[in-house]
Amino acid sequence: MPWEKSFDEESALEKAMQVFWEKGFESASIADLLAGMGLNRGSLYNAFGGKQPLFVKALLKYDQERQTLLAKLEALDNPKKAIATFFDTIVALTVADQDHKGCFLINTALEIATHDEQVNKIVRNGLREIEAFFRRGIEVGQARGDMPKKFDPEATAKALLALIVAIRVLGRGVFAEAALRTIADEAKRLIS
Amino acid sequence: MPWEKSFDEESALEKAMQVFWEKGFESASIADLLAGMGLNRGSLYNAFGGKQPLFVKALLKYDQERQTLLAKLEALDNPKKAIATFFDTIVALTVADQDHKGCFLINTALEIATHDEQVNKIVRNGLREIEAFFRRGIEVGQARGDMPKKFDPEATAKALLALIVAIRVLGRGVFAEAALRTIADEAKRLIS
DNA sequence: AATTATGTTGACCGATCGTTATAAACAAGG
DNA sequence: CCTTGTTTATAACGATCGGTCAACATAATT
Repeated sequence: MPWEKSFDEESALEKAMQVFWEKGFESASIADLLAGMGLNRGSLYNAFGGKQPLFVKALLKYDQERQTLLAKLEALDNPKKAIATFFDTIVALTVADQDHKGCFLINTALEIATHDEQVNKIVRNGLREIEAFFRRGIEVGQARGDMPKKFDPEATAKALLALIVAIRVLGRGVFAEAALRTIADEAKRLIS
Repeated sequence: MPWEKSFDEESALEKAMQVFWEKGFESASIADLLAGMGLNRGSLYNAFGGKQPLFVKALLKYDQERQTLLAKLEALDNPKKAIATFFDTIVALTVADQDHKGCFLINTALEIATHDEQVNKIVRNGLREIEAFFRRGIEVGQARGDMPKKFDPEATAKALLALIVAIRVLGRGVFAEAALRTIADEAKRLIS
């Protein structure tokens, strides 16, 4: 094996993720990706195999970041605060996102997850892990007396996931900051 | 003016709506639309003006059906039951929808509403009217004593809209029937 | 220095995109 | 019958799509 690549594969993937995130799978053309990633056709196909494999890698990278965020929150060892912070973070991210890209996972769920089993699996797994994060938090919170035991962890976790999904969807041009905060507050009310 | 059209414009629009609903704006090709609507190129451009105008008409038609459903529920004059029935209906529709088309309005919100102001307006208005339906129901329900007055109509209406949106999104391949019903039950719990 | 293996480059492919144009078939009013 | 306005059917438009490929450049190996 003669030598190394001339471009940084990881940062190129990062750029590709941004393009797919902003435009979606269908609307992101190879030309868009090449421009965003700063490389030419051959290199893209050589390094990533094509549009679909590149998309999967980009989606996995995004999911990795999701995983990192959740792990960091869970390490707080204060479930109620961790869940509240998660909602605040999502609202802040959504509001700061000037071009209304929303959540890459959720966007993908609606665009092509229906038609591609591999992609569907990644999306479903990611959302299920968010739900599991909520459920574990509620169970621990209830056990420690931080949260009332009058509600069911399973059902409440699903409701919280639903609210997160909705914040991400409605944040894309339907609701403004105040309304998104209202939903987040309702989420906190659910576990109080 | 010699004579009438040879095809039923309304039923053709209905078919177009189905195609756009199932495939989305970008992925629905003119060929798909022609096949679905049962007419040829010239007629489509003559009668509807092109792909984008046709999409807007189809979206408006869908929104009309949304409007009709809400009006029918509101005519029940039993807000709590109307809201519960709305959630049950949405869950039933979502579960019965074998090809996971979801809600045309919400799908559109994520696909092109960001880039087209006219479409964005239709989507935003439709969702706002659902929220208003919830708010009016809660206000009337609280006034009549059907619902406790401990929660804020404005905030709760937004939360209910969020749950509806999430049911429609998660119903597209992420959650199965049981989980969707759980979310609907949480919605009912919000107004109990 | 020659060879070999890999990455880069940009032209090129057939297919499909949305749209327009053209010409024939057709049915009403004059 | 002839005009008029519409529907059909088909061809063709330029643009863009994702993907391929042969020529070239480069660096390690021989």
